[in-house]
Amino acid sequence: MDAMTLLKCLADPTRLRMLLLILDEAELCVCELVQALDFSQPKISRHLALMKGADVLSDRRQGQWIHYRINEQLPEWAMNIIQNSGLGYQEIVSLDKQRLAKMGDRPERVSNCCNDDSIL
Amino acid sequence: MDAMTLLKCLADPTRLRMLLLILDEAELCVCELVQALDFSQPKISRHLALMKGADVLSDRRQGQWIHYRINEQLPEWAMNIIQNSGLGYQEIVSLDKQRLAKMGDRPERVSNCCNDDSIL
DNA sequence: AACATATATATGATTTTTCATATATTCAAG
DNA sequence: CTTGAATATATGAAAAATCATATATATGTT
Repeated sequence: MDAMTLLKCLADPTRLRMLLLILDEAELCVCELVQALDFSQPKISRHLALMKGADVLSDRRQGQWIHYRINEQLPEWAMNIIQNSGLGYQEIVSLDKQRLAKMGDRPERVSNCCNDDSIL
Repeated sequence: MDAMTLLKCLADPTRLRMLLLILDEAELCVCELVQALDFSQPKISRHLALMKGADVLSDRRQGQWIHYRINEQLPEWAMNIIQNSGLGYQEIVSLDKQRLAKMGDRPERVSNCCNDDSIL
């Protein structure tokens, strides 16, 4: 990944908002982002695809949901750019989080490895 | 200045190149950038105007030349983003510097305050 | 006049968005 | 166990918006 690729991801208000919210929440699925940002599902989906294609995000499927997170292998310079870009947007992130909090029936999150939802 | 404004400046290869070269050289005028990057004068000029409008660059006139530099008052987060963005482009900057070095008759640079060019 | 730089306009290219539809998963009913 | 409905996500195609560049011209300095 080179800086230009990351910069192009960040230089769009929708994508920056999505990325900062995902960073804050560790992991979000498409429908949660749709709710939090109040944008159409295809719009969210396309921006996610773009950032995944740029290796800025990774995803994992859990049942019907697909959860996106920051690619754990981003180089340090990339994380630095993302974090410095986010410094001025705490207010916006917190509004998005409020809207997300209002969402009923958020998908139950089950960690990949240890199957927390086993009944025993 | 907010991060989105800076990111939009950086997320274009021509502008990033210009900015990194200016950062490296401290100050450059339009004709030097034209020579170093080998682009048309209006193209360079337009990108400079955009970055100046975004407060990423400042300029000063000295005779017929107008010298551009990084705005000295950029906040720290902005300098961090610029520096981290530049890490992967040393090679490109050095090629631009080579082309710049070939330029004959570079404008004499006179500091703003002390009038070095006085004859006495 | 000549030189350095800026700006206006038009145009081509790229990006973003929308709409409609497709794919995948879950769950309930038969 | 299959069928069909509901939900989540992705994508093809087209429309809309934005951006970058070129050409021509203007401004300002020496």
